[in-house]
Amino acid sequence: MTASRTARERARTELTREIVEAARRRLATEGAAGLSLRAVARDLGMVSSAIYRYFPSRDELLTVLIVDGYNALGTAAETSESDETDYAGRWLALGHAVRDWAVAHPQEYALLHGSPVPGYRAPQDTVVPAMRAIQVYGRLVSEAHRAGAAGTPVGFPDPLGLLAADAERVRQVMPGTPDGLVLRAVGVWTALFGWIGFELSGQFEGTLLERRAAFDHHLHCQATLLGLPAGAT
Amino acid sequence: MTASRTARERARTELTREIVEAARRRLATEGAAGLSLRAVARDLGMVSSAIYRYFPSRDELLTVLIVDGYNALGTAAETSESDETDYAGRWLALGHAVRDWAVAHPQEYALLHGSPVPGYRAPQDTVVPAMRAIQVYGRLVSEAHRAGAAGTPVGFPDPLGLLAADAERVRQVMPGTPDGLVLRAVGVWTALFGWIGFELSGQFEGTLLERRAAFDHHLHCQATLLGLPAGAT
DNA sequence: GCAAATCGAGAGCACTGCTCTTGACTTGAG
DNA sequence: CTCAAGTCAAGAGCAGTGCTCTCGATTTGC
Repeated sequence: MTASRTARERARTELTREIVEAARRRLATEGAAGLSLRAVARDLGMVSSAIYRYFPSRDELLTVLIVDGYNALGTAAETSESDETDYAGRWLALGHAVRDWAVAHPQEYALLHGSPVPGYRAPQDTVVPAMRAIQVYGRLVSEAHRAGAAGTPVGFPDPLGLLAADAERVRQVMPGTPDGLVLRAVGVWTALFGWIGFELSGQFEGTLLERRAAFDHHLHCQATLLGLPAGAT
Repeated sequence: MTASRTARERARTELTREIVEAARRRLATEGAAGLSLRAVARDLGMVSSAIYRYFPSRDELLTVLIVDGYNALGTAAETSESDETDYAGRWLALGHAVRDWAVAHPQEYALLHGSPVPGYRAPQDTVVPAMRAIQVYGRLVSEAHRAGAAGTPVGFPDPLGLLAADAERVRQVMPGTPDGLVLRAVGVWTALFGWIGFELSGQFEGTLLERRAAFDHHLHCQATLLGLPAGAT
């Protein structure tokens, strides 16, 4: 019951939310490195020390932004799914959903998949939201395999037994899939983010101009590694 | 002739080099965000304002580190090549060389392929060194295609004519290759860096433990997209 | 009604990038 | 050799940062 809360409690949750929103606005324009607590405080008309009543440190505020980012990306991934049985289509939709969100929120995306800071250790709060996107992917791969739509193309190297334990751990997000598919799926997943990283860091500037079409082709090519039928593009 | 230079000139080039080396040491431990001009000056026993006699700003010093990083990565890529005609082997060697360098110099790698800072625009000095690694790759793809070793596997989507102009631009680094191979090669290149990014940002922590073997398998799988023969792994 | 908890404001500390001035030194031309 | 011009390190100083502490004012719950 929000009505039973005291005025002070309501004001606190409200101001906490406002701080996060102001921080997110600053993050979008200045980037993570330029996000200043004092600037956020100025935007809200308060003094910098007042922020510390709500967040114990700048890192904690950044962590909240990271969790929000993972959740936003996870929601985008979860709502991307199209026709249940069109596994190639689901892969394309998922890939485009991730890229669309990244292009729309480059600084937040950089916060999630950017350069790691030596001292920074990801708090426990971030791991669950961080899993949402890859779980959508794992479900897709798992279901495609169960439906026989993710056939193993010939000419693929079988992973060494050395990787069996690693594959077993990854299989938690894509149950029932064989080692080869599991490991290929990990590689395809990194290929998705590798492309987005190139695009966001401007490495395609002046070279690849038809970004969406080129990315779509990239998704089609990577889909063949999963054995998903590659449509025309 | 270095002997003809005055003592002041020799001292200047020497101290410039020492500043860069001290900055690189700090970069390795503190990361790019924590690289402080004053700390570098303290390491060298000088006062912070003296640094500005050698580098007009912190960004300029970072740019020198970036150029050095691209050159080191480029050298690693160029010296990786093995048997001329074993194109799959050359691809594996190139991939491992890039990853080995990245793992050995994570902070420098993050400087090259990390989160872009909103305001920062890559100076012209960086573009030529930045091309060295991908030119090794382009030469490999081009020669493999010319030798008939990079056959186009069936079941691949042909890129739309929309991407012809983009492919033409990329073809500058891999002459003589058809549009489909060019675009697939770009995707494979990003897949290489995508994997490294995952590994360096700790996303494989506790999951993929056999890093080198898993990466090797990733390289084998991506090689099939280029039509290179996939050996056993 | 009142003690306790909570809050915003402000001063202050140590740090940062960067600028400016000052005095000592080196250089190259006369 | 002389000496003006150029170059240098050092220090003070400015504006900004994250963060801590204190001090009143307000709100809470007993």
